[in-house]
Amino acid sequence: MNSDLTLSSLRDKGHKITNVRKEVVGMFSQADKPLTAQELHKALKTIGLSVNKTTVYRELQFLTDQGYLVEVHLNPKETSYESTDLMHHHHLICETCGKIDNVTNCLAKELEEDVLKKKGFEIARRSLEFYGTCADCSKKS
Amino acid sequence: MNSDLTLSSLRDKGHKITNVRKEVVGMFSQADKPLTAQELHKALKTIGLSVNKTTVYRELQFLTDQGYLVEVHLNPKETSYESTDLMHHHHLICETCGKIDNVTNCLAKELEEDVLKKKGFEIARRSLEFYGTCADCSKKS
DNA sequence: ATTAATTCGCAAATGTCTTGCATATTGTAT
DNA sequence: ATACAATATGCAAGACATTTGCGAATTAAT
Ligand SMILES: [Mn+2]
Ligand SMILES: [Mn+2]
Ligand SMILES: [Zn+2]
Ligand SMILES: [Zn+2]
Repeated sequence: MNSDLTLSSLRDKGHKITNVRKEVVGMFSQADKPLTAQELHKALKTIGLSVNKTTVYRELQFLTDQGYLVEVHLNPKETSYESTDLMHHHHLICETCGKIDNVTNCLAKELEEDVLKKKGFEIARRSLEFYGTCADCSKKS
Repeated sequence: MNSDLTLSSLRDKGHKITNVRKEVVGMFSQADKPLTAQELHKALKTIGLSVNKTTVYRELQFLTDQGYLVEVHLNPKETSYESTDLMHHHHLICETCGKIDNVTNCLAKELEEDVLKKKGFEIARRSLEFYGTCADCSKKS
C-alpha cells in the first residue's frame, strides 16, 4: 500500500471532498487498467456527473501531486494514470484489440542492481511495457 | 544490424535522396540518444539547412514506415526516434539533467517466456526505461 | 451565517503533430 | 539535354491533448 487512495485519507490530509473527487477516487480504486482523462470524463458523464474536462485534468494533477496516482505512458497520444496502491506490476498491451493486462512478476530486479550500480545511476522509477498480441487476438488469426 | 540506415540502402530501395534525408540519416547514424522532431529541426537549421517543421515530421514518418527508425516514448510531451540499427538496449533517463544513457544488458529472456507464455501473450516489442538520477547529478547533491 | 481556501466552468492559449494543396525537386526514360 | 512521373516541400489550416487566467461556485471550519 503506497499511499492509500481513499476519501478518509484525503480528509485526514485536509483535502476537500467534492463530487468529482469522490467519483474519480472510486474509479481508480476499482480500475483494472490505467485510465486517461478522456475516459474518466466520459465515465463521469455516464454516471450523471457532467464535469468540465479541465476539472478532470486538474483532479488528475492534484491526485498525482499528492502521490495517489502515477502517470503511465502507454501511447504517445495521451497520458494514463493509475493508483499507486497497486501491487508492483508491468503491462501487457495488445496492439490488436487494445486490451491491457498486468504482469505481477518483476523482471528487472537483478538487472537493476547489477548494471545500474555500475553506472552510478540511482533508479527512482521504471517503466516496462510489453506490446504484442493477446491470447484472444492470436486465436482469431 | 536491423535495417541498415544508409544512403545506399535507401537508394537501393528506390527512395529519393534529398538534402534533408541525407542529413537526417547522418544525424541518426551518429546519435548517441533518441532524437525528437524539434531537435532535428533545430540541428538542421544549425547546419544551414532551413527546412519546414512539417518536412521533418514527414521524414520521420517515412523512415519509421520503412523500418529505419523506431519511436521511443521517453516523456509525454513529444516522441523521440532512434535507428533500428542500434544494438538492443534500454534507457537511463536522468530526471535532473535530462541526460540519456544506455544499458545494453537485456531482461532475462527466460522470464519473458515463462510469464508471458502462460498468458498466451505474444510479445512483439518491449519498452523499458529507468528514470532517476545519474552519477554526475548524484555527486552534486 | 461568515469567511478563507479550494475547486469549477469557460474561454483562450500552448504545443505537438497531421492534412490538403499547390509548387519544387529528384531520378529516369527519351 | 529534355520531358515526365513520382516524390518531397512549404505554407496554411486543423486536430487534439493539456494548460492557464479569472471570476463564480462550493467546501469546511468558525
Ligand atoms: Mn497498471
Ligand atoms: Mn536508445
Ligand atoms: Zn487483443
Ligand atoms: Zn543527471
